[in-house]
Amino acid sequence: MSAVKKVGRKKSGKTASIYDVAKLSRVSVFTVSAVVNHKSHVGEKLRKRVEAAIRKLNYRPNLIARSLANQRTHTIGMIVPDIANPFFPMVVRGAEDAAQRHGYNLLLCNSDDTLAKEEKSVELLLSKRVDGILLTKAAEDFRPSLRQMIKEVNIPFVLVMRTYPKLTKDAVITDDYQGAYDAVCHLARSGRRRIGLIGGPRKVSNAQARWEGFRDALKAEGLPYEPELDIEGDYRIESGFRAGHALLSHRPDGIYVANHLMTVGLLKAAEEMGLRCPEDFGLVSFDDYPWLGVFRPRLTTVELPKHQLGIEAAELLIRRIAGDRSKAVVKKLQPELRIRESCGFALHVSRGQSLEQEPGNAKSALVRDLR
Amino acid sequence: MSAVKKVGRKKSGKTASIYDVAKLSRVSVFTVSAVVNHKSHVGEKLRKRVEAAIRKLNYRPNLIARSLANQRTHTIGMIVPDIANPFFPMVVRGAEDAAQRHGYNLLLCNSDDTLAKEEKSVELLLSKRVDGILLTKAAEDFRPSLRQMIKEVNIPFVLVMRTYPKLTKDAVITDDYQGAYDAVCHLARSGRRRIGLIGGPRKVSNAQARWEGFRDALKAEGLPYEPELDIEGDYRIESGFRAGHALLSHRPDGIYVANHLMTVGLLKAAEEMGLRCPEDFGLVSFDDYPWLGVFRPRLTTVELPKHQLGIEAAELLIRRIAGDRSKAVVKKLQPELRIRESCGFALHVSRGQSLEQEPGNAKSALVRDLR
DNA sequence: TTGTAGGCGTTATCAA
DNA sequence: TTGATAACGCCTACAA
Repeated sequence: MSAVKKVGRKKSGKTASIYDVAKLSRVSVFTVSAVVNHKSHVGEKLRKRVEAAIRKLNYRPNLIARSLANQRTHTIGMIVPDIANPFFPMVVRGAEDAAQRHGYNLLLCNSDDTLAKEEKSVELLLSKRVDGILLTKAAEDFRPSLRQMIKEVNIPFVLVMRTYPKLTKDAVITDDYQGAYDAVCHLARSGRRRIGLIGGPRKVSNAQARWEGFRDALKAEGLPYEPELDIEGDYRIESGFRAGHALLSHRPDGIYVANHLMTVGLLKAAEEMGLRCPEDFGLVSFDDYPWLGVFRPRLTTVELPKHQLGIEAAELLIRRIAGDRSKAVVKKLQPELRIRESCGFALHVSRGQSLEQEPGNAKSALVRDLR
Repeated sequence: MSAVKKVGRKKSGKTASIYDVAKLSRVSVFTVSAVVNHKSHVGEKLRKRVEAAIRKLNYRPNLIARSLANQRTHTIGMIVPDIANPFFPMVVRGAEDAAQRHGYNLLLCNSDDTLAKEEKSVELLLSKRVDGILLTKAAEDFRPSLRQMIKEVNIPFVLVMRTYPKLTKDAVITDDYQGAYDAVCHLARSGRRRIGLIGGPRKVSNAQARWEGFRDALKAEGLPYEPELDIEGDYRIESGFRAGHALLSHRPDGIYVANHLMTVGLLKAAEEMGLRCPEDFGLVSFDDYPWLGVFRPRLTTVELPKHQLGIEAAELLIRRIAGDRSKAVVKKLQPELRIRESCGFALHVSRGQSLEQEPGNAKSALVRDLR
């Protein structure tokens, strides 16, 4: 009878187990378990005794053992392209906040937008039996055997920022089409006529959506689409820098950049070429950060609700984990155009008539994002 | 005999276990285990059979079960104040890179520099039996029972950015004293005479070190220490903003700010007061970011090797986990002064004689930090 | 209400 | 080399 042996084992230097507590309080492990988990009514007397023993032994349930028994780890995996890309920290933070609130932890992985790393991470997370996965999918498809594994383990995925219907329809994204559309329209309203784009990798859904928003806005504003002003980047600084050189050589008077990192690259290129913003070209970019309000050029941006994005994604995932089998949803959060100076709007209206600028709440906007 | 029952169970919808593989390949679980872990020599024949079964069943070892048996999770916990503070993503990235390389995963927690959240996270991480913890300690001490638990479970901690000898002497930090010293000296060399400080919470080691560097530099440069120019913040934007208002009202001509977020707050305050940098006050701050090179004022900063910090911390931790019992070490990484324009150095020398500016590698510095 | 005896999926110890 | 079986620490029917 193994139980006897177990009860009899020395608690030596190891941390206390449920058996030690049971022994010390002269009850069965069941009773201890019941007390710990507030289940099944345990008599006043025994409960007190057990609680005392727990305190005395400084007992903490071993969650690994519990996970094995329960088939639940209360851990969720999160795979992002790169936590060092300033877009993601706030998303991760949102996810962690929500996870924490619901008693979950976050296992974080970086994929560098690379299929190889992504697949490795997914495999590991599955092997570690996370209860669900938050994923910002890289461009390429999973290999079949991984697809198979994912099917088998049958844990929920929720996509973040980018859709990928082949895996799941559950996703929390931003309305990228609208954001890009607004950005480009604003550039047009600021008097820009030859508007260029530095976009993300066309293969990922949000880059595609931003590109479509760009083109449709051009059309709506009656502006020409010039292929040489349409450049595809990869959301990183370097690509923005190269794209900037290529694009600026054609002297557009307006540029929409699909994320912050590429904007940094573009500005560096502009500087090297002696071009100034907003005097020589208007600029609107995606992603807003608290510090953009204090540096020049003051960037006009399309802010995406990063924190909220993480929260909603995690909460949806947790609902799925809890067994919610309702129809898959794509939750689309609305972006917000933050007009500052890089678009040259002020320049434009002052040449024209009225002057409407920086809508209110400078300080609150500054503080909003970082507690 | 339970084994018989187990072997006999239907593999139904569940994912394949080692028993299923054993059964399918007509060997014992031991043999399967040996094959999976490349241990103990398994005969060619059996190995082939087992491998075939593994492939056929798409078998992946359950790492939870393995962890329970091995008493090792290959997971490390990392607690940072706030991943949304732009300082930490690169540190976390470094840690994740190193962890990944050594077969570890990262469980990420945010403490908001709050003892309550920090303690909760530590407890949870211990219960989840992480193999070690990377910690940027909040100011206050752990409560005794937690101290006790930490002692008992006996897992290694490595401190990141801040020392806290009561817990462990193992730490990977930056030479904050030197960084602050260099910053202030540079301000002085740029002709600033009344230099103020916006520092971090004096109770954490790095804020203290930066403060000492500040004071010693003042002394070395023969500059007066004016108490009203010495303000303590908490590393967040808001505190920099408030400190900025307070500080600037005394019209210092130079300011050293102990981190980037507070610098953002300060600049906002300066703007509200109509003060300009570097014309009205010189500025040097900590933390450098790729985008600081393209916005104005171009910030002169003291860059800390964030990525390296994460790598070294994780590697030290992993060495400890592996059983390295050598003497505790405090690894101190060297900061690097990056001279740009906010200190007014160019202003100063051009009023004077020569002109030595932005030391080389503009582009490489830009790209260095983000791949 | 409380106790007993598997079972969760591995690894590891002994025999064979 | 292989196999049987006891841990690992917890949960939970089923019994008492």
